[in-house]
Amino acid sequence: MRIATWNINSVRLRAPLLDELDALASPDVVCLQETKVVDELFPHKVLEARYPYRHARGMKGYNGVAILSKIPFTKTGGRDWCGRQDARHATVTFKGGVELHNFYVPAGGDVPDPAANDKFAHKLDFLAELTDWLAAEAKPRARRILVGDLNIAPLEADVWSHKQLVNAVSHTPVEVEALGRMQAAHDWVDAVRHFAPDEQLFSWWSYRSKDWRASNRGRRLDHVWVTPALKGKLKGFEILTDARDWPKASDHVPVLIEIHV
DNA sequence: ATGGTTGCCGTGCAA
Repeated sequence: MRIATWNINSVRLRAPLLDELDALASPDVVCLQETKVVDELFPHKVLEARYPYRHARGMKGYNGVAILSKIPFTKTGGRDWCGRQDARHATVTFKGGVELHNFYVPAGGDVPDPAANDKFAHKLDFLAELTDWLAAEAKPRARRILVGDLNIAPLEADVWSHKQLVNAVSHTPVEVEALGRMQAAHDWVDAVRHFAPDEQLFSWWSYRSKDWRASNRGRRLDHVWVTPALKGKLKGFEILTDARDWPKASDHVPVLIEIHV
């Protein structure tokens, strides 16, 4: 099974790019974030030929997640977090029992101080609530995959400059520690770092750059995690860096893993 | 230290 996660930054605007993604990497499952559309207006028609199975949870203008699949799933769902109905979680279960969770973690604004910045406080609250939930759900033999835009680049090799970003939201110690607790809550394996533990890897480059490739000030914000029961089934990963140059590109690029399930 | 761009909508806000 080939699974892609991609912050598409408006699924209506960029639905045609899903054809590019299919031609280049032929994922069986695509998990999207920032779809920015209510479920009634989700572009099912243009996607149904390629992805017959779809599960979307969206809202108007902001956030929104979706799972597109060539492989049938039996169960669909998604929770609300921090008492908000803001469409940051979608989940499906495939025949055979593998559970897939797609998250869009709050970005957290600009100021990394929860007392001064409500959006940063929300991000930390979201991670803490998610951590508690994962710990409660954890089972030793569970076959689960967690993907999404987690909006945190935890390792030094996940950012273009650890020194210059250590106080920037997405790479601060308080966020990295929170993500570490979340990962420990279900003993998650970082599927990309499983194959490339030290290599500098990015999945996002800001729009606010004249030449993203030349400056290469990227961050790895998009992640794929699997439970220990699936660790031995991982076959490889791919980051579609060239997608950052597609016409009308998203600021994130697709991250893929291949897993034998 | 500042400002740089994009998408949602039709204004600022979130990223």
